[in-house]
Order: sequence, then C-alpha cells, then structure tokens
Amino acid sequence: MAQQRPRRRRAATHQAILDATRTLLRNAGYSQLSMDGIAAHAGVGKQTLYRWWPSKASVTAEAVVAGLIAAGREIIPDTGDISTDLRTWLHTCVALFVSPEHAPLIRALTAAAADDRGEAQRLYQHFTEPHQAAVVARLRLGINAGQVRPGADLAAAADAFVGALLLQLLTANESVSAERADGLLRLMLPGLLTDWAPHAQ
Amino acid sequence: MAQQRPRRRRAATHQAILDATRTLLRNAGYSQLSMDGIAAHAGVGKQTLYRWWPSKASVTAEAVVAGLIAAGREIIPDTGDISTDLRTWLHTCVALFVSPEHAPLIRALTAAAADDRGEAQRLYQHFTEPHQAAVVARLRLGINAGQVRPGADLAAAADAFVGALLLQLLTANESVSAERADGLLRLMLPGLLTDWAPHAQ
Amino acid sequence: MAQQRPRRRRAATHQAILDATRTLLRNAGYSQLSMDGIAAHAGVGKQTLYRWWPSKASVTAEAVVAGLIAAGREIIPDTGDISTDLRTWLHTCVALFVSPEHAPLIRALTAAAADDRGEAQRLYQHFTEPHQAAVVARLRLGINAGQVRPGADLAAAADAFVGALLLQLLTANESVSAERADGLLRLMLPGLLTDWAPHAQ
Amino acid sequence: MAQQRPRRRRAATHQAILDATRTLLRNAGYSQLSMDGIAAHAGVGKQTLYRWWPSKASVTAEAVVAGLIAAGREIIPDTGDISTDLRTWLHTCVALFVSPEHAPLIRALTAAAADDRGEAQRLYQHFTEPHQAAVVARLRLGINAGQVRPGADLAAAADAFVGALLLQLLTANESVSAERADGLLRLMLPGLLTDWAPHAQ
DNA sequence: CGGTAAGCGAGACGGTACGTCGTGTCTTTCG
DNA sequence: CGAAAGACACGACGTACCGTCTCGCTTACCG
Repeated sequence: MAQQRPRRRRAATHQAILDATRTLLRNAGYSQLSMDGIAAHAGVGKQTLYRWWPSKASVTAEAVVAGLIAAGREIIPDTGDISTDLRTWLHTCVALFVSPEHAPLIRALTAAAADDRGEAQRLYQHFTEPHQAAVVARLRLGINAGQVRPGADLAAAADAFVGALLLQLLTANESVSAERADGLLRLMLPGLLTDWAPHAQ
Repeated sequence: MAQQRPRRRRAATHQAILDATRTLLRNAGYSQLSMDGIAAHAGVGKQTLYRWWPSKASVTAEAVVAGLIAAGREIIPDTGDISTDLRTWLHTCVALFVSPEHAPLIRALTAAAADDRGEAQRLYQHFTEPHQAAVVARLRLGINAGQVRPGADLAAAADAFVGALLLQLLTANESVSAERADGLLRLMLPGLLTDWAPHAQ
Repeated sequence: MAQQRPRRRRAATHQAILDATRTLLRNAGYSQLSMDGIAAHAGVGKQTLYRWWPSKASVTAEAVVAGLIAAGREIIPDTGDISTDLRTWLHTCVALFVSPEHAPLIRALTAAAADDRGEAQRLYQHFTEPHQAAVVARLRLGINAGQVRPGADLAAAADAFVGALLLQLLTANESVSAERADGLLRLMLPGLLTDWAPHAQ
Repeated sequence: MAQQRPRRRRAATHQAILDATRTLLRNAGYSQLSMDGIAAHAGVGKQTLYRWWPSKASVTAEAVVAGLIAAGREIIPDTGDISTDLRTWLHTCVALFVSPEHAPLIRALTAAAADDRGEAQRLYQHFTEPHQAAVVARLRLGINAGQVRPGADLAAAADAFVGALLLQLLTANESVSAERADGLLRLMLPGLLTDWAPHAQ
C-alpha cells in the first residue's frame, strides 16, 4: 500500500479562503457565491479550492461554521439555575441571528443544507448535533438537579427553540427578537420545569 | 391614467410550467433545477417563463406553494377541543414533511427563501403568514373558550411547532416524526392551556 | 376552387414599411435590422410584414432597390459620345456608392445577396440585370455608331465597372473615389473604343 | 513594465474551430452559421470561441481566409511575360470562385464584410490589400520591363478583375466563367500594355 | 544539500445554464 | 373583418461558472 504522506496545506491560504467566503456571503448571498469568486477574492488558484473542498456547499459550510463557532463561544452556561441559563443561551442565539454580520451566514448555511442533502448530513453531525447535544446535556443536568421534569422530550425542546428562530430569520420579516424568544420561553417553561410558578411573568 | 389592458396568459401553459417545476424539484432538488430544464420539460419557450416570473426562486415558490396548498386543505380544524385540534394539525404537518412527494418541495422552498430575501418576503406574505394566522386564530378561539391562557404568545407557539419540523427536515437525519411532534406538544401544552392535567403522561 | 379575392394591400402601410426599413438600415446595418424593429418603427403589426414578404432579406431587397431606383433615374445617358456617357454614368454610380445615405443600403443589399442565393437570384433579375442591360445596350449603340469595337465583351465591361466600385465599398477603406473610377475608365477605353487616341494621358 | 506572459492556446482546438466553420459555411451559408453550431461541431466550449474571436464575422473571416490562402498559393506568377501571368492569375481566381468548395466561403466572406465594417477593415488589411499589392507589384515589374504603360492605374486594374468576379459570384447566375474573364482581359490589355497587338484574338 | 514531489497561482478548456433578443406563427381585441 | 398588439415555441446570442486540465514557480521533505 502506498505510503500516504500527510498532505501539506498552507494555513494562510486556508484562512484566506474561509475569510473570502464569509465576506462574499455577507455581501451577496449563497447563490451569488461562486468558486471563481472565492478564488479570485482570496488570491488563490481554483485548483486549491477543489483540492480541499468538493463543492460550494462544502466551503460555505466550513466557512460559516468556523465563523459561528468563533462567535458563539460558551454555547450554554451552567449557573445551576436552568431557567436563567436557558434564557441566557436563547439571548445569545438571538444576538447571532440578528447580527448583520452573522445573519447572512446562517441564511447561507440554510441554503446549503436545503440544497445538498449530503452536506446537510455532514453539517448536522459536525455542527447542529453537537450544539443540540450541549443544550440537551444541560437540561439533563437540570433533571438530575430536580429542576426539569424527567419525562420531557429534551431534544424536542432544543429543536423548538432553534427552529423558531430559524423560521423567523427565513421569513425575512425582521421579526427575530428577544421579545418573541422570551414569549417562547414562557410557553415552554411550564412543560419543562418541575416547579413552575408564574411569579413575575 | 392609461387603462392597462390585462395581459392574456394561457392557462394550460401556466399549469404545465408549475407541474414541470414540481416534478423536477422532486427528482433533483433546487440547485439542480434550471429554467432551461423547466421550459424543456413543460414544452414551453424560455421567454414564456421569464415573461411571468423574474427568477428561479419565484417559479419555485409559486409551484411549491400551489402544490402544498392543494395538499394542505383545512389547515387546522375546530372541533371545540383545542388540544385535539393542535395534535391533528401537527400530524397533518408531519405527514407533509415526511411525504416523499412533498418533502423535496419544502426543502426547495427553504432554499429559495434562504437565497433570495425578496422572494422570502413574498413567500411570507402569501404563504407562511396566512398559515400561521390560521393557527393563531384557532388558538385565540381557545382563549375565548377559556381553554388557552390569555397571556400566551400565540405566534411564538406557531413558530415553534413549524420551526421545529423545518429544522428536523433540514438536518436530514430522517427524524421528522410524529413521536417528536407529540413530545413537543406535551412540552407546550402546560404553558398554553389553562387547565392542564398531566394525566396519562 | 375557392374564389381568390384579390388581396387588397394598403399603399400607405407598404410605403411606411419600406421607409422604416431604409431608415433602420442606414442607422445600424443589415444584421442589426429586425422584423420586430421594422414593424414597431412603421407602426404596423408583424403579421402584416409576413403577409407580404417571406424574410428579412426580402424586405431589405425591395426597400433598398426601391430607394436606389428612385435615386438612380436615367441610368446611362445617350449624348452620342460613348466616352462622355460612360464617364457620366460612372460618376453617377460613384456618387451613389459614396453617399452616406445610400452606401449602407448597398452594403445591406450585398449582405442579403451574399447570404441568400434565392434572394440574390431575384435581385439579379429585378435590379442588377436590367441595370447592366441598359449599359450594354448603350454600348451596343456605340458599336452601331462605329465608336465601340464590335468584338468587345460588353457585359464584362459593365461587370468590371460596377464590380470594382462594389469591391472598394466592401473593403471599407473609404477609397471609392471619382479618381479611381477615372483611372479605370482610362484603362478600359483603349480596349473598348475603335479610335482611341492617348491625348491628355 | 509587466512581462505579459503570452496566453497559451491549444493549436488543435484552434484548427478544429476553423475547420468546423468552413464545413458549416459550405453546408448552409453565413447567416445560418451560429457560434453555438461552430462550438458543437468542433467539440469546443463556446467560451473558447469568444476568448479568441469577438464575433461570428471574425471567425468567418479567419476561417475563410486561412482556407483560401491554403488554396491560392503562388498568388501571381512571374514568367517575364505580363500578359501570360495575368491570364494565369485570373484563371486561378476563376477556379477558386467556381469551385463548389470555395465559392460558399467567398460568399460568406463577402457577407461578413458587408455586415461588419470593422471586420471589413481588418479583412482588407490582412487579406485583400496584400493580395492586391502582389498583383500591383507584378504589374510594376511590367512597367520596369517596358511591358506596361507607366501611367496606368494599377490598383484600379486589380480592383476591376477581382470586383468583376465577385459581382458575378454574388448575382448567383452561375456566370463566373473563364470566357468572361478572358473577355475582360482582352478589354483591359490594350489600356495596360505598351505594345498591344490584337494578333490571335 | 541538492533532487524531487507536492502545493500553489494562473488560466485555457469542454460544458451547462443564464437571461435577452429575434423569428415566424397564432390568437385575441379593437376600430 | 382586417390590422394592431402581443403571447407563444424555438433557438442563437454573449456571459458567468462549473470542475478538470495543464503550465511554471515555489517550498519543504528526504535521501
């Protein structure tokens, strides 16, 4: 069997490509994005792109995910109070979806996933799933702490939060807002928590 | 003001285009869809496409929405029992998202909306918004009947249901399921209903 | 057999079409000319064009020939002196080929003839041939008058005069000139005339 | 100044395009010729055509000129006898104009020149002018040898020969013939030669 | 430390699709 | 009822990208 020498890849070039991709996505959207454009904007040969990524959806996915991960550090906190932590996390997400810097990237990610089922699968495994897993894990800690109902469908809850935000982003009526997120939280908490008192709400 | 004579358009041609678009979307996905392909498959000149629709996203939107509306008659029922009606509606939606006939169309619609903000806006006004309005209206009837809490953010609830399903569709892990939808419903009902008893749960 | 009602064609419309064709040809050349353009410019339905002419080459031919015939009345004079008459005729032709009004029309005619052999044939019969026949007839009178050599190939002479001008027009180097025509005439006269004296040459 | 690396073009592709162009011109004429058709017939992308030629007229010109040059080697001979040489050259030209292989190409060249003044200009400089210059040069040698009259307008003579042939080709009445060319030669020789005796004519 | 194989910028290439324009036919509407 | 208006099927236009393929040049590893 041939000795597979580890391929040497220039880090600066790699970074330049991801940066160019994000810049172009912010300016013009996913369908306007082109491999030629990325290559030109990054000052890179097209072959270099195709050496490392098989498709536009793929570069987009990596570029956007890298950008979002850099932005979304500390996915969900753990202060001991599940209700506060959920609210903090939700507001972090809202901030991301609202930011003029990141919203186009999320839209692009959605377009890539809607377009290409293979890329969607990969995205799910490397991005969506870990993210959701973190939220579910935090909720599971809440079950152990007696704050969260044991029988609750934790994955469904995580889906509902993120899905609602995404839907609002896509419908493009500028309605992704902290208020709406809080409304959703108020709806979900009674079903989620063991001892829910409608105190100051 | 000049009397704008209404442009006369051939109905059969119009229908053939929408049919061809849906067929091609089912077979190959949004990004594989081409105006050339639609025209050829519908036995129509390309100019006829561009005469009536400005873009691929636009034809896609009309074709898919027409298909979904035809499929989704009676958006949400009104039997008097809000809990049953919500479950019925959710299951109808799940059936749509799961159907091999309609799922690709919804993915295409999502791709079109993620791509083109103008089309997203139009889609929202002609499709998403009326749909959600119907659900919200049904919930409002529930408030009048004393079944639903008056303070609940009804639009947030509708977003959560549809958004969760959409997110599952996009992540492409075959997980859009009635079970997950029921799990979500169990989570939401306590926050939504005035008298919620955790009977069989 | 169906009673063939004699088709009544409106003279004003007919004229408007020919005028529009000439105008457009002068402004933009043969390949830029379009049936749509002619119809619009003449304030006429496209069907009216196709009712009377089968093709663009055809309208062009009729329009241009009509224009040239109107301009070139009295093809070749007969003063009794063949040498003078030939020079007069040649200068008339040069004036036509040089005129910014007619040169584009001649170019268009050439394009139409070079393109479409059928139209070329028709053009020859209705335009080139009668024109040449007139010149040949004038030369034949010269033979009778003893001024022209009996054995000369009269048609070849006519071809040479017109062909040389046409070639200069096509090569587009602005060289269609009276001087060049006179040079040609000086070359041909010795072979054409019975008593040629190289007086002022 | 930046060293302009010469663009590398594939010779086989270039040749395939010119061949395809000539083939299509022979089969269907200039206006039927299409860039799409050339590309398809040559097994080449359309962009490759547009990379190297700006227009249909341009490819046509290069293809035809290359074909004619290949066919018309030794434009005009020099045996010392100008009269014989002219006749030889004329008969070579007639053969070209009569050949079913080359006649459509010449017609196409004429159409291209009549259509597009820019291309006509380029054609003149790269094809017509050098060709005529060769004939004029041969005639000038005749002047030096005392065979040709010093005052004769040599360019006019060349124009007359070629123009007459072209005119006959365009009028499409199948009349391009050696006889007609000889008739023309007999007309021109007295004006061209110093000592012209009507011996065997 | 010099050879060599890879990564790399550049860009020509065979293709597909774009969105527009023109052709020639057909239908609808109006004067 | 004849002509304008214009929708329509068709197909070419010239452009933009796609993904593959050489070209030379640079760069790092290995013998």
